[in-house]
Amino acid sequence: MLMQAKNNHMVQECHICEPRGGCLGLQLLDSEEIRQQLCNTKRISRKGEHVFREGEEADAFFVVRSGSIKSYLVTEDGEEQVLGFYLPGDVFGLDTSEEQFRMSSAITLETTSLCRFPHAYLGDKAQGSNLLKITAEQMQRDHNLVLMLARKDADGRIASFLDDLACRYWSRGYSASAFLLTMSRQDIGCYLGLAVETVSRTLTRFQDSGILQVNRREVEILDHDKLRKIAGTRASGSQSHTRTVELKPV
Amino acid sequence: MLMQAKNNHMVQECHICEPRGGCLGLQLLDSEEIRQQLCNTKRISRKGEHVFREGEEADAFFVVRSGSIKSYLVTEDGEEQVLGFYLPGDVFGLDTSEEQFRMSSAITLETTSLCRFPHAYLGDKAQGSNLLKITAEQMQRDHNLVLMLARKDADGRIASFLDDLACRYWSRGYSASAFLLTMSRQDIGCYLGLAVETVSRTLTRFQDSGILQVNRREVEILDHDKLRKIAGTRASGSQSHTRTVELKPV
DNA sequence: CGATTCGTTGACATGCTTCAAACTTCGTGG
DNA sequence: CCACGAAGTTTGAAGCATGTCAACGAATCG
Repeated sequence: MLMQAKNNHMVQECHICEPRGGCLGLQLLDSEEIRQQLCNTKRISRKGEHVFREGEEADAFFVVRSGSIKSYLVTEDGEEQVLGFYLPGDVFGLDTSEEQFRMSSAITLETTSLCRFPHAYLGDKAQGSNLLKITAEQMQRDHNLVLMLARKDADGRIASFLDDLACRYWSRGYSASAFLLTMSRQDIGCYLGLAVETVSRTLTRFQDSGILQVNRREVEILDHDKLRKIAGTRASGSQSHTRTVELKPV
Repeated sequence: MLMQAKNNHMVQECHICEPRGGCLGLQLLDSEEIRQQLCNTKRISRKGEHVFREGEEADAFFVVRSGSIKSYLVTEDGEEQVLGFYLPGDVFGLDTSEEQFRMSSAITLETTSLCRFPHAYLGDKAQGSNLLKITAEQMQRDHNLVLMLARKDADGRIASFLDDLACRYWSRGYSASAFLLTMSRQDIGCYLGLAVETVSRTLTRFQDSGILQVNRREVEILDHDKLRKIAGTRASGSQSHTRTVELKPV
């Protein structure tokens, strides 16, 4: 809250985008004047508040400064499918329909601070390759999720999930071996296509194997190598139902 | 536009992009000269040829004129995961990494004719919203796939898959009730996260139920309503493991 | 301090994978 | 043109991973 005293130039104070090659605000927004606009549209939300909902008009995307976000959509049956979790430094809200409507909903998992990038303020060059690069991250994430859901068993999914979280925390300067799960078991299950009970059981089993220590939402990874090994393993023991790729000469 | 007069070029002969509001070449490419380039880079490939491979440099994206394409990636285990199938009128090849490398491979499922859009030839406005709109389609597809994999059982996945194909053929002027599966059972399994045997069995069962008629790769849908009903059904009978969404007041 | 949500654990049911084998189609070379 | 093998498809039997149901304990909240 003390930071707000100097918020006339808050953009410079934020280092969350450093792994992206510097503040996105400076990269994407046109003028100094507009960059200050960015500061003014910074949002702080408490746990459980929606940033946007599926179907709403999309006039901006966001960067997580602190906290975490759950992205999800609702099926015809009125149930939710979690599409991903966003940690500090992540960009979200770029998945919109052709008509600029939200294709998913986003909700805070804890007290969360966001940077808001209104489409209207984006500079010309922002419309181009820079933005496409960010959508590339989203597509990469989607591919990974598809891969997990289609090819991995419960153990592999949970292990991949934890490994992914660890890597992302690590890349942002946090500990890769000990962190907090900001989402519920339910959320994890909805994300990985598993029942809550399976999530719980798998975590317990991992703990019994000495791979990690888990207490409610606190996780400490003890054997990252083993975790990675499980994460990389495909669904079945022997040859899977899927095709082993033959590399044809070009 | 004045291109209607110039009949000697391929661009105006192609009507595949009509549901998209007219030829993408006319929409995205800068000058008449470049549009002719587009014609020159039209490709025809026989079955089983790669359009591009994961990791290659990406300098263009494509539109399917005729034929069909399978998009896939290879896991650490050296096996493939199918990400989608592209039919005439579909755009593919937009999913590239930040550094403009291919995030997936694309291979023809039959003799296929493509329209090639080199990034270098794209006009300024093409870099902006137009292109983002097309990536939106891709994200929508990814979301649907995630939904299928995480929430639907074998019946639901196969039914959704067939319904999706039918709709896409329909929207392009082909029959929605009778069409050819250009991909193998293996491909379908790799796409839906199912074993080949499950795909085969499910199709047979659907046939026995009078929902459709299937003979090798020829499919005729007899009861589209029932198919849709199965497609929309979630994995389990009673309440699923996933959360039923409660609509909080905004 | 109840009420509610969340997390854990056990017993059981089942849908899908796996394994095995036969059949069909297709391509290729004799 | 036929013979032959490779690949694709179908069907059956059996095992197992995961979902389902149920109950309990722990944490959170008003």
